[in-house]
Amino acid sequence: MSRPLILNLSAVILAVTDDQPRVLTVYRRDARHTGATRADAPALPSGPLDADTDRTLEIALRRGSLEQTGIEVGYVEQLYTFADRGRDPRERDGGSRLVSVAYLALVREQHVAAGVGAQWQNAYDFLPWEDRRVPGSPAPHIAALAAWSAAAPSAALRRQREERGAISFGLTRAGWDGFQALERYELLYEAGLVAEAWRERARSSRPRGIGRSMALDHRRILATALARVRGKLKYRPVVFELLPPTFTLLQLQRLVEALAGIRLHKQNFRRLVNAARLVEGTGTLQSGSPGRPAELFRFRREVLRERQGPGVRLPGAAGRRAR
Amino acid sequence: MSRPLILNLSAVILAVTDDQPRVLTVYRRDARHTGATRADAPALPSGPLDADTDRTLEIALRRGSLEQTGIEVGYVEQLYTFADRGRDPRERDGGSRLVSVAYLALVREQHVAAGVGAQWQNAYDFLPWEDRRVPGSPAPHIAALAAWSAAAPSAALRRQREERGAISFGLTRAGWDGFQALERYELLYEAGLVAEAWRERARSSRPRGIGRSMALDHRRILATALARVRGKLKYRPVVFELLPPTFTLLQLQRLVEALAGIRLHKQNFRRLVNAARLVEGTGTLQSGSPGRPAELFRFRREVLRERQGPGVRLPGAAGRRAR
DNA sequence: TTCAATATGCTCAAAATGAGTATAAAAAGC
DNA sequence: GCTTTTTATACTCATTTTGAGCATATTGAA
Repeated sequence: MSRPLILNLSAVILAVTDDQPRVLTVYRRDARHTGATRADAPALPSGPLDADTDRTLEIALRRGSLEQTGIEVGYVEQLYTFADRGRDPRERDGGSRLVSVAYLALVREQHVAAGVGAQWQNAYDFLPWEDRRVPGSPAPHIAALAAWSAAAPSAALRRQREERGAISFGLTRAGWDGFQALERYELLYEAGLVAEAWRERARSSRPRGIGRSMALDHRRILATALARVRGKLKYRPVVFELLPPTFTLLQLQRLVEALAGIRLHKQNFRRLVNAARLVEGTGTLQSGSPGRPAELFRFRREVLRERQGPGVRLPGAAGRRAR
Repeated sequence: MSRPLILNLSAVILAVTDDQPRVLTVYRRDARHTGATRADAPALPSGPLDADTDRTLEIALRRGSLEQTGIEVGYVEQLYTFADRGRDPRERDGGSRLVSVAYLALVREQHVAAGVGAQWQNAYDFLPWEDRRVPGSPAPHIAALAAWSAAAPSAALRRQREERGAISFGLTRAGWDGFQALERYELLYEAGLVAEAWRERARSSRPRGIGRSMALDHRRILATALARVRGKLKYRPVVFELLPPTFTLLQLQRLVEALAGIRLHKQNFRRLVNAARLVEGTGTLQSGSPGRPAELFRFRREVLRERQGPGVRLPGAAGRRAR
């Protein structure tokens, strides 16, 4: 164990604004000095564990997030620990091995304190293939993936690539599964269709790549976070961490749609949410919007006593065929 | 960042034998020297990351598991990273901070190579309250938890403790949720009902504690692993990692019951498993057992193309009321 | 031959789901 | 003031899935 370790905490801080999932990013202060990453690739806020003062990782994460972005995160959950060799290009120069414990944090929409250098970005700018809310969208990555499969050196490998592509991108009878966001990113990475895959290879032949890049392997971490929220949505009432205390059912639906990346059947959505007794009406109506005013609802905390894995079901989402 | 870090990999290696989930344990070689833990508390196999040679954490884990137990693990999945201060009593003497990345591994029943010092233990010896397959079992921990709630210093806190206890131990209308294994362990820990909670406190007043102890916080890690398998069971075909290539439906059911810790309705279980097209008959029958011989089945890998989140549903498990 | 034990097929009511249709209540356009 | 547009909300209905149980089939052992 000669080579030293550095333990980092990285945060995927999510909010949803204007029906778009947003992720809070910073620009790495050290990018210029190393020249290893493009100077303008957005990064997730990350900070070291202070082994002397931070009693838990979560405390270190909250401290780091506040320091770097000025935001006090509420709901927080550990995601995954990333430690593959070569995550940080600086490692190769005999530097220390970088281990990052990634966390997912959910916050209500708010403005970042000016001057801190943190910015909200649309999460789907980085993972555009994950947003399937617009039905007519073309799918260039599907064609590119098919080409990659076809270029496989052996027939067996070709078959395997096709299989993986078909399953993770929902081209089979099983349909699209929002939960598989990480598998999709990793497949695109292997296929050389995201720019990060070309960092280690020849610069000249570098293709454009699908979606915006992030620093290091932060896009992979973002994909992990997206998969986690989407999964958790279904059996834990986490959406309410992203909403104000009262909200309309349409607001709730749009929020779920933004995270899940799909459209839902409106009437059935409200039926499910009501039947699960997840929310209760406040009696007051929302005004100022076009159309019939909607009732404001609030989260029913008691649902935790009453239901097994209370979460938001996705009516109309199952078995949806690929376009 | 003066204090050095040690990064450990810990493995929860699970198998199921004779309808009992088993976990592979070792006896810590260093326990005698420090005197900090009871010399005979079983521990999870753990080993350091070799930052020079281990390309990934998973590789380090496979290497460490093989070295310490002689077992080559198959299915492997990262669980959680534990890094709270004070996990290892030796930390207090100015030692280094211990960070453990825990993995879950599933293996088919097999015998440990003799002499390596590893042993299979019944997982429910450590977490006896998690096994609800026997209907008539008394529940001493429920009474003890109630006493702890009653002893709360304030009324608000008492209410809160009662609420937590009721929800995690399935005393509410929501019923028992196998997935909440970690919450239950943590509640018992806070209530001082597991022996580990008394390590830091006065030795004299130490109560017996429910269930067998493990070294350090390994029981918490085990609870995390149990919760994870139980959750994953439902949407990924992980059970088949624990079964031989062909098996009877009853074998499959007993295995699921062992992991889930509950009994299932037999006819409905086979209906679900069949309807989900998770398995296919081989045509051959099992012989030698009492009763009508059962057909042998095999896992249908193609199910991954056909179904969203293919896993084993738990018929008859929902809303089961507390005894 | 009978019994105990297991496997497997089948029924039936209740609940949940998918895909709508229908109606209500507001603001905006004219 | 009336119509149009827009959103909210109620209700329907066929289909599927679930919970619970009964009935029958096949084996080895008493």
